[in-house]
Amino acid sequence: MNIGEAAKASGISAKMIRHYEGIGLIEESRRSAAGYRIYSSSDLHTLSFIKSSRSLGFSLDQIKQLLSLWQDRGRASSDVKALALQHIKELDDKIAELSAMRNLLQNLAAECHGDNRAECPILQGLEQQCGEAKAKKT
Amino acid sequence: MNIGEAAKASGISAKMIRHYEGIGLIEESRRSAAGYRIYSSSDLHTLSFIKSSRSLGFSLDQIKQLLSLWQDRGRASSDVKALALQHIKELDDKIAELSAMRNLLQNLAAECHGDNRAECPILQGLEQQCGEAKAKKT
DNA sequence: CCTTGACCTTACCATTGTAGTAAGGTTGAT
DNA sequence: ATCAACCTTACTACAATGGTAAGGTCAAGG
Repeated sequence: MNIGEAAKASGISAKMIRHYEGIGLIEESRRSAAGYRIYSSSDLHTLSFIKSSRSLGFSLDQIKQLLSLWQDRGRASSDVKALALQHIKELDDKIAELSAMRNLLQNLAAECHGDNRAECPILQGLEQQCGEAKAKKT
Repeated sequence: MNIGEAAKASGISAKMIRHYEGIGLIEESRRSAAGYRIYSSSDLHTLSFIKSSRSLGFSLDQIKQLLSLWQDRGRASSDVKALALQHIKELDDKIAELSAMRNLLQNLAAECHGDNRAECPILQGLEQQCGEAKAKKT
């Protein structure tokens, strides 16, 4: 299976498959005589795992850890769960941050007539100290 | 006022102030004889506006538009409101996307014992087609 | 006058994940 | 032989921010 087929089957672009190989997320694949990458169904399985993990928002770094747990038959599920819970917390934090922005902005927007006049509570809000929606860094 | 003071007063790092100048978000500032950037209180006002806008999650591109509306005394508040509503929608979309991830992941995590055993519903979930949490691009 | 420390300058590189491009080699079919 | 569709590597870019390096400037104190 060439990289194009593997891309189509896994949902990860050929571009990205090469990139993942380059950064060491996946092993270097076998090559044909001409230098084409060749993928087995086991490789495809790994790519799909990565695809699913990305869909849940895990970073490539986290996926690297997930992959090694996945391939370690002696793993403890607690290690996997810890990773998952950490990511859930990241998601929650991000959601909270975005929600705070959204609510502040919607409050401003609700007061804005949205007509031809120049007077605009949104701009007035930005002009003042609406820096309360500060993003906290993890 | 030198860039360091302007940075402290506005909450935007000196680094970023220079960058904003470089990309044309703000005008080039006056310079002292030695080449130091000099900021007026009006410049500071602009920087604070930018800071507030960033805190609400607007992109630099959107902020460029907001700035020009802000400085245009003949603006229509409807233009500002349109920008705001568009951003609210972006935030809502992102929040929905992250929430979907979070919920899927939490469902998996809830089924995981998190003990010494290798069996792990989280990994099993990733192994299968949990690609339903696909991120939609705007 | 000279040093020291705190500030400023420009010009790079890194990050994260993905996409695009260019310039070229391979394969399979006509 | 040629053509399209594939593959290869190696750059470049994005968005927003942080870091580093190598050097100029300024004010205070000796």
